[in-house]
Amino acid sequence: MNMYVSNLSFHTGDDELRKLFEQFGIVSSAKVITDRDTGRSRGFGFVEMKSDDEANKAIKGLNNMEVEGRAMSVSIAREKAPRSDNKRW
DNA sequence: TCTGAGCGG
Repeated sequence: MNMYVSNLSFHTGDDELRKLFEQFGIVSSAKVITDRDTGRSRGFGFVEMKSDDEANKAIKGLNNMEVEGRAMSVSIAREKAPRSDNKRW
């Protein structure tokens, strides 16, 4: 289950994100998307969990959860864009 | 350092 996490604090990192979701189950990958040009956080990220059941629990438990002063929102991620395409959606 | 809707490379 791939999840999209938005409204993150700009100083929330991958590890913080991972810890939050690990409270609900096994996290296979967690990353905050950083701006490729500046290297700073873009304020959103992606978390992938093996178990769909645990992922749904994590969404329930973490959606609108206040962290670092911001209420982050968690939802099911869309399909990834093709890497070779430079489409901006 | 800076910002506040967004779906990554």
